Amino acid sequence: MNASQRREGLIALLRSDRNPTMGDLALELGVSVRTVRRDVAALRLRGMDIEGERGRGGGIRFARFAPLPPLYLEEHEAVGLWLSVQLSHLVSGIPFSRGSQTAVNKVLASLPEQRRRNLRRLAERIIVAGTASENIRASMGETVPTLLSAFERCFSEGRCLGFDYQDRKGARTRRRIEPHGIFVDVPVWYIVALDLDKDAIRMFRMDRISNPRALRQGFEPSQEVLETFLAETDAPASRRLSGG
Amino acid sequence: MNASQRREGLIALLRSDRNPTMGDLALELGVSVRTVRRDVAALRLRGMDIEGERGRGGGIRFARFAPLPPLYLEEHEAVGLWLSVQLSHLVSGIPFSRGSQTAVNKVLASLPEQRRRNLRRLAERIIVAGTASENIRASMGETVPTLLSAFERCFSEGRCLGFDYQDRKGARTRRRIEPHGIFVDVPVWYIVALDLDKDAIRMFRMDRISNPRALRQGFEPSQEVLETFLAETDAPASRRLSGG
DNA sequence: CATTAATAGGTCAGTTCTTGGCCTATTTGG
DNA sequence: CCAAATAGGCCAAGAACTGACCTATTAATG
Repeated sequence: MNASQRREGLIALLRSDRNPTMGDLALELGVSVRTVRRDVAALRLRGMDIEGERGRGGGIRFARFAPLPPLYLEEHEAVGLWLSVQLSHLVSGIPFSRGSQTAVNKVLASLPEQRRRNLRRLAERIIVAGTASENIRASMGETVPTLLSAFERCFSEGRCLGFDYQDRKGARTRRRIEPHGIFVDVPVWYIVALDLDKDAIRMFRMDRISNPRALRQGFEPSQEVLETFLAETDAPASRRLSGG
Repeated sequence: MNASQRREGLIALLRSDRNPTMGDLALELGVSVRTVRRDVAALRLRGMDIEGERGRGGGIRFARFAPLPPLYLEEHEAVGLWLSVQLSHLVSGIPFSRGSQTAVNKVLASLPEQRRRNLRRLAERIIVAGTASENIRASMGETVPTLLSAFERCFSEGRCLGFDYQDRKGARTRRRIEPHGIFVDVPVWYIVALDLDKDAIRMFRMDRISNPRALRQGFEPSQEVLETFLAETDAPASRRLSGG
């Protein structure tokens, strides 16, 4: 029996037995007390709330009544968490950053199947490209405060988005788009979209958008639009859900 | 990371990713393909229904319903998650970033009481200051790969840390410190510490550290050291762990 | 139909990790 | 004060893991 099997057995024993001593468990599991002690320490490190009572008559047990609130994340929260971790990984070499990747994987894995599927579909439409050049940084303007909520809603619910757009030359035009993807080049981001009027795939920089509004019209989010766009623009390496 | 931790990570990945290849998983987990193969074999032995598809375009996946795993985050994972969200908030106005804050609060709230307390104590010792100037960015060097794991361990377990340090003028000295705090100025970070030999509070930049090693000697992590340091240096506004 | 990309798994040497024994410190009940 | 229990440091011997290299097999692609 290897360590991980034995630890599963230990958990089972802790569930059934009321208040065993380390000695009891050692006998039961056929290993030394020192090893049981180490196993318990390992389970505690893994986050299990096992309490020990010292002194004569003592023992260990799962902490009484720890009715943990079930983890319910809304879609935008789960996506936000995932995106935060991806973004922070652009800055490598910060303490605990490796842990954040495994953590977000665990969190996402602990969500119910249906939600996980939706999430994957959403995340596949988000490309974290890298960090913007000084030029772009310097030229970056403010984001209209109403854009975020309108865009988040349209992007995840599959609704078309309307806004006024100011292009590089300063010309303003009114647009109606299907927002299929997000392209992030920290701290700038772009909407990769099908322009309904021009019937062509276009990229819209967030700080050039004004008067955003969710439209009635829905659309079928498609990764294809994003793929096509990426293929055309010869984009750099990207981060996908649990993909590095 | 040991084998059982890695296998947990593997399960999480298999639940999140659609149909990864052994190669994908190996990259993600930082081990060889052969080891992933062995891990998958071990999980199958443990009764998990993981099916593999051979040939080009193949991969592996859970065959049917894999039971919902309980969410167990290790300390470094929880801290990493929290820190990632704090860091990503330095870049405001990215879609879904507001959701990430409430998400991380929910996740932390779902951890057992004991762990939440530890976590809060750890997070209180981390200061996310802001973004470094171009000057600092340009002068930034590489981080020694072994520093992260040694430092993470010493920082969270309350162990002293030893290393060689090269100061601004290029002089190299050997140091022994109590790492009380982390000061992050993206993408640079500093250890705020008590220098044991000089008996004074000092800040050490991560890219000037070499030959890090965990020392036997322990210490009592104290927020006071960090506070003192911050008061002395007139540091900018900081982010702390909220709500948890 | 050859090539390529994938799963699957055998073998072996080197290394790392686990284990048990022994130890100290601390807490608790009698 | 003593006995029993948790808690955990340290160390040597041994077990298990890991990566490299290998073969076999399967499936898609051109």
